[in-house]
Amino acid sequence: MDTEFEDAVRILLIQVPRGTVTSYSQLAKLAGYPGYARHVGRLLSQLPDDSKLPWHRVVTASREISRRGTLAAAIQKQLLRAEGVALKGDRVDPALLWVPDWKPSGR
DNA sequence: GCCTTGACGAACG
DNA sequence: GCGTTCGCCAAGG
Repeated sequence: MDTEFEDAVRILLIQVPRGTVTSYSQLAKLAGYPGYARHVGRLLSQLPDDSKLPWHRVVTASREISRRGTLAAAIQKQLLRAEGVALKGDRVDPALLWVPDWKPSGR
């Protein structure tokens, strides 16, 4: 609530269903701040432990686990796998990406 | 006020 | 597919 940005990202993150993942840039864009991918990462890094936000469902644009700051990388993989997310090494299955407003009849 | 770092991304070669 | 470079904005030193 300090800023609209972190509030928007927070809400979006909560809307991410279990078993799916999203990317920093995607969250930033959906939050209304395209190009703020780094801000998302910074925000998550400052998230308190009592935050019920599924930060572990956030991966890079390459669907890889965070490389910078190896602090939570191992935990993230563990949590994702616990949710049924298929991990290909340090990469997440592209089919498990969270798509807001997914149109199965489209494309 | 300037420089470096940071849970990043996209473009190039 | 991989390594490098530039761009992005913000916080910390």
